Amino acid sequence: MLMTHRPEYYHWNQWMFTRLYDRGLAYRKPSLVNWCPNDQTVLANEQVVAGLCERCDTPVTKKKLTQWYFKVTDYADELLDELETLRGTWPSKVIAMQRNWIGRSRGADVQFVIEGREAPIPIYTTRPDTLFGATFMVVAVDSDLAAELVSVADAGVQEEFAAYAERVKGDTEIERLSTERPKTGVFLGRYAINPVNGERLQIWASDYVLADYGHGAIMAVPAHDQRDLDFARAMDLPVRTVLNCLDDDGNPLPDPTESGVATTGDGTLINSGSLDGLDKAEAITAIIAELEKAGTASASVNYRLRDWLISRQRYWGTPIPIVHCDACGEVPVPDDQLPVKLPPTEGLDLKPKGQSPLAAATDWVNTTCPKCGGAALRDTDTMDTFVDSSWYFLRFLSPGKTDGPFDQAEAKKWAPIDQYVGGVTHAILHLLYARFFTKALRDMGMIDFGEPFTALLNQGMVQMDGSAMSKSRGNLVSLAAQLDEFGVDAIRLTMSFAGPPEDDIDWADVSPAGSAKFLARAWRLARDVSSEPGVDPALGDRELRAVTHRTLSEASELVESFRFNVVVARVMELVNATRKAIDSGAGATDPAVREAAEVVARLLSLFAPYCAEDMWSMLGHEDLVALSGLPPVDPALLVQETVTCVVQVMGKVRDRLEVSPDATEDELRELALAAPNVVRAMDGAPVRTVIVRPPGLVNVVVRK
RNA sequence: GCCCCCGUAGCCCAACCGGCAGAGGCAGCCGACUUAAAAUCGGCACAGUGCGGGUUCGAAUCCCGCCGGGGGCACCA
Repeated sequence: MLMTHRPEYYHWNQWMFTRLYDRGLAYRKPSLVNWCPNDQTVLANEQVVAGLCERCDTPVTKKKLTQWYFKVTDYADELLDELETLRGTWPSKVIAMQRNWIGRSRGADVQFVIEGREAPIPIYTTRPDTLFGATFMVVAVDSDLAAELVSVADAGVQEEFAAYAERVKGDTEIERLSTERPKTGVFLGRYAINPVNGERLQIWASDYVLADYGHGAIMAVPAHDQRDLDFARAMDLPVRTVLNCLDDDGNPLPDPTESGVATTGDGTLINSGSLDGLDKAEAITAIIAELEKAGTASASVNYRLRDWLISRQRYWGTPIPIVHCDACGEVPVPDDQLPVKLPPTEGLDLKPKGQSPLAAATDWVNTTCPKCGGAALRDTDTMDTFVDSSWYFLRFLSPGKTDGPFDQAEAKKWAPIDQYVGGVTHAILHLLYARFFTKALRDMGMIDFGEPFTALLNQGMVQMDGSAMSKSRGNLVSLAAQLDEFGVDAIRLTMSFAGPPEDDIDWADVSPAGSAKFLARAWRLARDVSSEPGVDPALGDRELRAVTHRTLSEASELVESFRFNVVVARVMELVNATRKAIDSGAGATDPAVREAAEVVARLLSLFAPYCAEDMWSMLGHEDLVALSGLPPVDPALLVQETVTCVVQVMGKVRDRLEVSPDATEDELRELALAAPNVVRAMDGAPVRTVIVRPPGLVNVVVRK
C-alpha cells in the first residue's frame, strides 16, 4: 500500500524535485498567479475550472507571487505529437482535450520599433498577412511592459493607467471570461512604428491581451479580428480592411468597417503593397520571408499550455526541498539529507492565511546551508499533491524501496501500464502531469518509455434522474441502503449490465431487483443439477452444449474488450437455455446441464463472486471458482448443422433457405434462383448479376 | 466561436469487416401453478435505426448537410 502523505513516499517527491531542478525543469519565478481567496493558496492553471477553484468552487483571482514551477512547456511539442500514438487506445475525447489544452499555434514574431524606446517590441501573430491592416497596438495591462511604457507618460495618463490596472486586478476569472464584456483600456500616449509601412500606431493597455501569452503585446487588426474590432469601435480607432473575404457561396462579405463583424476567412489581399492579389496562405509565406530578410520578423510557435505551478501554501503536502541562503542563493537539499520532513504541527496556526503555515515553525525554517554551512532558511511551501500521482504507478512496482524512488529493473519488466482506468475529470490534470513526468524520467535514463498509460478507459458515473447526485438536488441514492437491500453481488451486476462501462448510468433506469432475481435464477440451476462432478460433458445434450460453448467462445473476447454488459446478457441466455433443458428438455441429470451450470458460475464469478462461489460449492467443488478459469471451447460444438441463407432480390429479403454451412457459391446461386419467392419477386426480369456471400446471403440483381 | 462524442421498441441497451434490425434486461400484457396472492415457470406485443441527400447489389454501420442531446476549450492574438 502506498501512503503519499508519509515521508517514505514524499521523500521521493523531493528526490524527483531536485532531479528536475538540476535539469532546469524546476524553477522559481515571480508571476501573476491564480489565487483562491477561500483556501488562501495558489492554484495551477489546470486547477481553475471555469474560473472557480477546483477544490472549493470559489471564484479565483490573480496575485503576483514568486512560486515554483515545473517546466512542462519544454515538453509541449512531445506531449502534443505523441498523443497520436495513443489514438485508438485512449478516448478521442481525452486526446482532443489535451490537444486543446496544449494549444499549439503557428505564426510569426514581428518587431515593432517604439518611439522613445531603444529596443523594439516583439508581438506574436498568427496572421502576419494582415500586417498592413494593423491600426494600433495593445499591451497587457498587467504586464511589465505596460508599466514600463507608461512610466514616461504624462501624469494624467499615469493616473488613469494606475486606476485601470487596479480595477482589473480586482476582477475574478469569472468576470474576465464573460464574453459579453465590453472592451476597456487606456491609451498610453506612446507610439509604435509598423515595420511594413512605417505608420505610427497608438499603443493602448487593455485586459483583453494576456500578459503571459506570446509577448504580452499584439498588433491590432480590427478588420480581421473580432476582439480588435470591438476595441476599435469602443475607443473610436481606425479600421482598415486588407482582405476581401467571400462567404461559402462565393459572395463578398460585408466590409467590417460597416458591419461590425470582423472577417477571418480566406480572401484576396488589398491595401497591402506587395501582397496585393495574394491569398491568405501565400501572403503569410511572402511577408514572413520578406521581413525575415529585413530582420524584423521570424516564424514562431506558441502554446496555450503554461508551466505547472506546484507551490502551495498548505501545511500538508511535500515540503519543497530547497534552502535559501544569503550567500549561495537557492540550494537543493542533498540526497543524503532527504527527506525534509514536515515539522510537528503542534502549536502552529494551520488556518489558511496566504502564507505557508510552515513559516511559523521557526525551529524548522531556520537551518544551515548545505553548501556553505551558514545560516539559511527552508522554503516553506509544499508541493501540489498532483506531484504524488505523477509517478506513483512506478512506486507501486517496488513500494518498499528505500534507496531510490522505484526499482528500474521492475519498471523495465512491468511498465508502462497496459490498461489504465479513471474518470474523465483527470483528462488534463493528472494525465498530463503523469505524461510529463514519464518523459522527464525517460530523459534521465530511469525508464525506457515515454508514455505512462498505453490504453485508457474513462469509466462513467452513476447518476440519478439525469444528473450527478448531490445533496442540494436531493437526488441521492445511498449505496449502503442499496447494498443492504439487494446485496453487493446484485449491485455490482446491475452496474456491469446497465451499459458500456464508459457510459454514465442513471440509477433510475436500472433494476437492482431484476439483478437479484436473475442471480437467484442462476443459483437455482446449481441447486437443480443432479449429476456428479466430473461427469463427461461429451455425453450430454448437444443442443445445450452448443449454447454453452458459443457463450464461452464469445465471453473471453467480450471481457477483453470491456463489453461487460454483453457478457452478462450472454450469461442470461445460457441461464435461460439451461433452465429450459432442466424443465422441458434433457433434464437435471444430463451432463450438459452440469457443464452449463458450471460455466454460468465461472462467468458470473466476474460480476457476482459470492453467488458464484456458492454455486460452485453447491455443484460439489472444493476449490474456488474464482481460480478455476474457463474450460476450453470445443470448436466442433460451434459448427451448426444448417444455416439460414437469406435470399434478397435487389437488396430486399424475399426468401430464406436452410443450407449446409459449407454450401458452395454455385450451389447457393442455383438454389436461390430456383426459390419460388425469388422467381416471383424477379417478375421475369433478366438477371444482371448475383452476389453470393456463402453461406448466409445471396442477392439477385436484376435488370429493370 | 472552435473541437470531441452520442441519437436503434415506453426505458436501459445488442447488432463482427456494410449483409435477415433484436441478443439480454426493465416496465407492460396473457397463461400455467395456487382457495388466493407472492414466488416460480412459460408465452406475447412493441421500433425500421433523429431528418434530408449521396456512395453501394445491399447502409443502423461509410460520406456530406441539417436537427436534437451531452461534454471540453475559449479575449490565447
